[in-house]
Amino acid sequence: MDDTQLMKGILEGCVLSVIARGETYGYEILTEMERVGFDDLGEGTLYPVLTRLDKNGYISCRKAKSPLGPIRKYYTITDTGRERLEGFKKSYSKITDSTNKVLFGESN
Amino acid sequence: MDDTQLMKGILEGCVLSVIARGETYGYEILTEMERVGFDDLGEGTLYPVLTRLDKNGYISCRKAKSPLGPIRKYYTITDTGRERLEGFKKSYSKITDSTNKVLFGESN
DNA sequence: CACGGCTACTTGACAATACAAAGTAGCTGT
DNA sequence: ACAGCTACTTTGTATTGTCAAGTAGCCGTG
Repeated sequence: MDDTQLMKGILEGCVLSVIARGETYGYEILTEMERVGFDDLGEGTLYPVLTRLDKNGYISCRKAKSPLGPIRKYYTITDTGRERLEGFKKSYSKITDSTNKVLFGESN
Repeated sequence: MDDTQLMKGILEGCVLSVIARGETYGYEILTEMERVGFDDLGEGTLYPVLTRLDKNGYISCRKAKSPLGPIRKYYTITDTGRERLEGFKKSYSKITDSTNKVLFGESN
């Protein structure tokens, strides 16, 4: 069941939403994403998303040592990021509303 | 609000779902998609989807004259297409479940 | 009868992005 | 010393939506 295309764009919003709950780092986000159902999310998929979010100014970064392994990069959401997240939620809701109509019947 | 990435993969499932309701053609699908909320769906976006669905064996094609304009290409869903649609619905539901958790809170 | 407007499909170039695979590297316990 | 976990990076690839422009048949109006 490799509907990888369905992940496009969704990932960015989800990751941003996780970071919005409080400062966190890549590996932790990865486990959180897995917990809610994004099972086979690889590191090579997540980390580029973080880089992009940072580059776009939606999150800011701070490095700190880990007690368990190599250096962690902690991310915090920015004001621009919060705006972006709100916009994303709107777009997402609109599209899923339309999609649900088409896939599962009218209901409006 | 150009979250074009969110359309990836969704479009294929939606178009397939519309065709599953009965034989139809491109331009009609376009207006139907607009009706349910996919506003700015261009022709250059839809028609390649149809070509791909056809090439993958999910739909079959038949040409017929139009009383209003140039030749129409009527599409019907195939058995393979129905299987694909079911698989798509499952993938879609799973991903949106996870996404809703992350975006709008737990509820599990 | 030319022309705008609608129907209807095609094509080419382009930009995003998820993913797999491989690599680097620190820490812990055996 | 080595396996296994944590943690981040990089390169390459395929898929797909979108824009823009083009082709073409049909209709009604001036």
